[in-house]
Amino acid sequence: MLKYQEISDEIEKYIEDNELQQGDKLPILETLMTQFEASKSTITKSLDLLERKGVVYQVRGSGIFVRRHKRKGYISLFSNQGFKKELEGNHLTSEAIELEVRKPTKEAAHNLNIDLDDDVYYVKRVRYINGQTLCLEESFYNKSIVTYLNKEIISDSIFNYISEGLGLKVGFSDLYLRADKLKEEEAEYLGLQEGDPKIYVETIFHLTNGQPFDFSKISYNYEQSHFLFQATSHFL
Amino acid sequence: MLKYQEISDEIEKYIEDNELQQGDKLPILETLMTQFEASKSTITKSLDLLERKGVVYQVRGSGIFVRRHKRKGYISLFSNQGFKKELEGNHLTSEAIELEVRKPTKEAAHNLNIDLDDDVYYVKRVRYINGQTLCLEESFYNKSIVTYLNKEIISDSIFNYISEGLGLKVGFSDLYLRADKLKEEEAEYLGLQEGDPKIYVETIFHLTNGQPFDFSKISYNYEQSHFLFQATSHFL
DNA sequence: GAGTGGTCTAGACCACCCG
DNA sequence: GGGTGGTCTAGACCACTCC
Repeated sequence: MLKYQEISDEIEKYIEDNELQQGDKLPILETLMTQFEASKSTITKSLDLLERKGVVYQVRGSGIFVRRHKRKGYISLFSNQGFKKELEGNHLTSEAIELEVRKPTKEAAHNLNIDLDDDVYYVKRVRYINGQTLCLEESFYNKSIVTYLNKEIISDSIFNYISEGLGLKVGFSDLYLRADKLKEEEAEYLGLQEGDPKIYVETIFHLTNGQPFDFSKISYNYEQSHFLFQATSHFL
Repeated sequence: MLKYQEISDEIEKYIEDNELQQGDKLPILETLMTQFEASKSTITKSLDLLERKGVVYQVRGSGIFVRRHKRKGYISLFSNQGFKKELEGNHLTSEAIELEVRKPTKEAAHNLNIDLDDDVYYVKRVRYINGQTLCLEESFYNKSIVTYLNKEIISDSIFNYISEGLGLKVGFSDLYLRADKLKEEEAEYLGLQEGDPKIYVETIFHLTNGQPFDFSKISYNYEQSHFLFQATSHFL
């Protein structure tokens, strides 16, 4: 475990455990340096991490403060994988509808950067949150990277399996989001009416070496899908 | 201008100018160090910035590579302000519908962290992209921070005025996003039908010192609003 | 002006990729 | 094993805030 990671985690845990609120002041840099026996740069790196996670904000000449958003029940779209632990008390399950090896569509081949006669795993599933339909998901996995999948795996967390089971390292993803109307088939799976709104997301996941391995098309149930984004201007 | 900022900008410009594509390799760290006469840490910081902006990805033991997303016409929701220059050739205008000083709603007061008898600027406007309606926006500005607004300012870029004109420093924002159905009045402003989908976003903007100064409620035209998010797993 | 965070450097050492 | 990024340190100096 990296030192700055550990420190970052500890500080976050400290905030959680003591239920600190927005605006509460954390110890100053120097204190943290001695407390964690780390150099200034390392502490700074830990704090930058927390700042990007939306946990703290730093004010030059003043101090380090706790940042809290005010709403519960919102899903943070970013994370190592698709979702975040922020789902706290929420129960996430999946129902597999389809799973097979096939040739990619033109669209999938283009997004995965493979040929039309390469193999992909095609996965279709409905995901539930606390028993409610959350989304309908169609995914294409580059089979030369994700070499094996079965029903059991895709009913659980695919990304867990990919990193733990296959030892692959997920690097970055491009996520395209818009709203649209539900088609009849989608509405049926989600338990909504045709023409109802949906949030429609396409995502391309890449390994750390830049290779795309997963192209997914997801239609979200608009009643269940509340997303949170926390931005910090000087990181952009 | 900070050194790491400058270097970051120059590298980005270099990529643009030479139309480098996804996977193209950049010079190695040592080359960049001598070329920009900077230390390793500074170059690293520049590259981290670019990585978070989705411009490059770094592979340990291998090199630094260009990252490109494949789609045009998507808006990056993050930036110093509401939008990004990524709007490249796109023309963004605003039509002011309402502008007045008033008392905040309970909701606005809560989100801005002020009292019900404090003053806010209430701004309502429709924003257009290339002549099409993009969104309907209602904003509440804490008047003790944003001390003055007029029709001219709000027809242009409010955030530009806030940072340049008022000298305020925007720090971070919380953004809540979901889909819903358009109400009659909203549909009218956007030129759509009642019941059509919308992307509905509420945002709270804070100064660098953590003070919230803007609470906005925005309904996006689903036909025009395509959002792009670029995530990098190890920054979360 | 004291307190506090941010930038930048030089250099040591570690970890991963690839031929 | 050579090439290349990533982590970490100690310390100098700068910039902002707040009393």
